Amino acid sequence: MVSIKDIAKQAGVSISTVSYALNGSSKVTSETTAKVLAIAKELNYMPNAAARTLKTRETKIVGVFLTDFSGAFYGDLLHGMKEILSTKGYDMIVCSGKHSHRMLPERMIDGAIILDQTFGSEELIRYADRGHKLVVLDRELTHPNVNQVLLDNKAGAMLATEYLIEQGHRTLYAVTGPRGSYDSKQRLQAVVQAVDRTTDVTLTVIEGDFNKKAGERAAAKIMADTDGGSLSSAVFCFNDEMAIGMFNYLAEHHPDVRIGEQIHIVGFDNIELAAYTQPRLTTIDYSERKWGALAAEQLIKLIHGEHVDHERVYVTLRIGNSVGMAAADAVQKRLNA
Amino acid sequence: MVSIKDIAKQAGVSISTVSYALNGSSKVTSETTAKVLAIAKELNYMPNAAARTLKTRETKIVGVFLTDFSGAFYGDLLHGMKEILSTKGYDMIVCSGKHSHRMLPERMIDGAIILDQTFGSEELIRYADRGHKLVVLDRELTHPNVNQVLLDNKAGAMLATEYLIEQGHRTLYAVTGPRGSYDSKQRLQAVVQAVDRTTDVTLTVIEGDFNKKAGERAAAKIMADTDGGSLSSAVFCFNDEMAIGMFNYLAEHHPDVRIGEQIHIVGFDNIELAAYTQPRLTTIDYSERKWGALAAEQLIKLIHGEHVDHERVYVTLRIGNSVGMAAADAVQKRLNA
DNA sequence: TTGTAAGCGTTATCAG
DNA sequence: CTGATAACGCTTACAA
Repeated sequence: MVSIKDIAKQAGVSISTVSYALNGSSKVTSETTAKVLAIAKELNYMPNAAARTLKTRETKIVGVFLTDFSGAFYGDLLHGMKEILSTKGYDMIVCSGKHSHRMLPERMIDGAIILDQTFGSEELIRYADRGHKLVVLDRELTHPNVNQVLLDNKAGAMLATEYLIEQGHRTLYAVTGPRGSYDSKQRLQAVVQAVDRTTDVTLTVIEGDFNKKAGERAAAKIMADTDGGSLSSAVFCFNDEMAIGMFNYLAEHHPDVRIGEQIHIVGFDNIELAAYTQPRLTTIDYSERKWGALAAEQLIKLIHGEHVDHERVYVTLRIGNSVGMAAADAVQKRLNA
Repeated sequence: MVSIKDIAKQAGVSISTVSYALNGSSKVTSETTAKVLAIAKELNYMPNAAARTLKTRETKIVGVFLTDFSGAFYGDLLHGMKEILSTKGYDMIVCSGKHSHRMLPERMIDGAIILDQTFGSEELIRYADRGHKLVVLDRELTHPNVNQVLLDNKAGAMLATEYLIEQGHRTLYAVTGPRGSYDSKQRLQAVVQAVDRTTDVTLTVIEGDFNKKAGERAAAKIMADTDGGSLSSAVFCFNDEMAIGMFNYLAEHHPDVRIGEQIHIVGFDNIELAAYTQPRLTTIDYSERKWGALAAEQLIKLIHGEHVDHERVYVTLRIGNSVGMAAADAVQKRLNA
């Protein structure tokens, strides 16, 4: 391996001069710098990250941790992050799996963005206590070294639930995420709150896990409850993936039940697939890209020692065709016409 | 930062004893080891990756480089890799963007899997010459430090083209990937070969770029060519994304043209979305997971200095409903019935 | 079984 | 402006 020592020897200068020259310091004449640079190139010199990091105690890399790489791999989210990070001179690596957590305490990264159930909150607090900078996207965590950039789950769930109620639905189902999910808890809380404001609405909560299969299971249960769809129902799936599972199940096992007529479905996330369902899924939309960009900005500020307040990502209702008016209301409307 | 020095002081032993103890060497009594471990835990000791790497010259991390993070395309691929790597004691990081290339020459990773157009082949060869271990998934590259794990593009394109011809189509279109793409070149070559075997087939090549937009543009061009779909045509899009762009364009601008009747479409990749198109897209299928697993295995062998031969990932034709028989053949069949 | 010491490739502090 | 030199935290001969 060719090191600055080799360059120094070749150039007939000391290693410190080489180091200065390579880092573009003004302490060296432009001639010496030029010579050093030329020799460096000639020798095919490449700096050694480990050595530099050992000395400077920073890597200029931030880590993004995801629960897994499956499904919608958060493309736009990562895009948004990378964009910001690269303008700030940082590189980004994406990691997944409990084993990779070591990157943080072993100081291979200068900070981390967490969207990863496999991190326990106590674990994160330990890291924060050690001085590591974190931005969390999937939980509440109060610590001087941690910043939160969370989805406005409550607003989203409120929008979805109110929309269903406005459309005249009174038999509501909520299909949740996994038990530990912060997002799911928030959403459920808002749903309950919205339902409590209306007297004649009944809400049934079905535990899901954010995967398609859970949507299928929930659909089966609802079909059983509603006499194969002859009693109308309205379902708020806490993410689009489960909503799509529900679509799939219905298409396969109850081809006669029409979504948007006998059963009404709202999702959350507005993933790409949502635009291709038949009928188009009504869902909660937000900009993944902005979310990522915001998280990256906050992390950089934290790393630079600036103070930052927690941030929120706003959401909107994206109306499709998977929700229609409740039967009675539809009749009413026809009569009025 | 607490280092082995601090532990040594606390334990009243030397730093080398600490190092041995931490690494579970049998050169130290179990008592000393126990004491050291206890103190390490008490002091909240964490090894410093940079220091270890500087000394051992390995990081136990491999990098996976992707052109970008868009689409859900690489989920299973990454999964397949991670599975293998973690059983071999390696961590995996996913990188994207020209800037992150430095991870390799600066030795922050022990090897890399490349599926990334932003790497030039000369660049990769330079790295390989320096001794870095690589597995390439998107090009041919012959070098002792490089292994190829490529899709069987020719077989896939052959399957697709032959299928179209078998269905009686004689006016074929091929929508390619970007000019530099190895996969695209391979596929085109096979298409031409298949077409050349049949006398009365006309092939028109439309340059695309693997994105949805290109599919839309190609659809517009084909509609213009075929008098708004009144002349039947069969299209082989070199990936599903473009095929879906084509679906979208037709749905919007030519709702009367029926896919699988007036226009026939085959894709490549069998992405998740392909199962949700109306009608179901006929496409070329392969296991992303196996592809990833294979690539990871090859890389580990390369890192361990074992010899490996290039590998191929096999593909199959996944028949959907986006291709029907050519009009004349369909008439023929009706007559026969 | 444990300690001493060299060295991995940098950066950065001092003198000159 | 340039050169010695001391870290950074760890591994690993070699010595005791």
